[in-house]
Amino acid sequence: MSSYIKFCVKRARRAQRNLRERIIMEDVLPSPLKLICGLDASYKCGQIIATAVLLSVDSLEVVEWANHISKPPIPYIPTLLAFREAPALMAAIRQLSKEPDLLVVDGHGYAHPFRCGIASHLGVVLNKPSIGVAKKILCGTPQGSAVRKWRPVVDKGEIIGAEVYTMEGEKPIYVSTGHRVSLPTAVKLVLEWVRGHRLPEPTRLAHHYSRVAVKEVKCRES
DNA sequence: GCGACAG
DNA sequence: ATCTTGTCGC
Repeated sequence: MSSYIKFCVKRARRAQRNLRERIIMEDVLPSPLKLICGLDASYKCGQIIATAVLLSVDSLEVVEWANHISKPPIPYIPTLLAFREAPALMAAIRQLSKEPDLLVVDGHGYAHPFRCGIASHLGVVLNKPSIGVAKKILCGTPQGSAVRKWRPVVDKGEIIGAEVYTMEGEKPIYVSTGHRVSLPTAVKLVLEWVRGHRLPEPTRLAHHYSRVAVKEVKCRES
């Protein structure tokens, strides 16, 4: 009853090509930003726990959060993460009582082999400014040495994202445009949202609440 | 053909 | 991402 049509990689690729054409790489976002939304997902017993956390930009404090538990529609396939997690994340966002100005997604945006990672996917589908924050590179190579805590990641001669050193003594993170946010702005904002941890607050807190929710989930037999 | 591969 | 005990380090 959960899925009415079989997942088709070719169709998914076609969808990614279409979404990719709609990505806006320039800054088209509210100023000032008031509410931002951190997004992350965890898994337990074959279920996905999608978490959306609303933060006030001024204080970086949690305004509210929501979880949505469901069965993942497809297995994890590198480069097709959005088709596994985006539906659940959108359901979690819908449960929020206020609308965020911008999404901070756990995963890449433009820094994707086909330039359409989950952050861009969500941003375009929801027509919402978005930024991708990943812990590992999916494609591309960091170039040069870091200036002001970051250096570009280049793929096929194109700057697709940034390697960002958010904390001394810790591994860098990877930031890219999702939708309606330029790369320099994305990096600037992410650095503003770091509070003593490797991950910026929206992503870190989304991961935290998702982990809390995971512990509540009880596995069943059969 | 082979290896790599966000979460 | 998850499965997993103790363990090394800030």
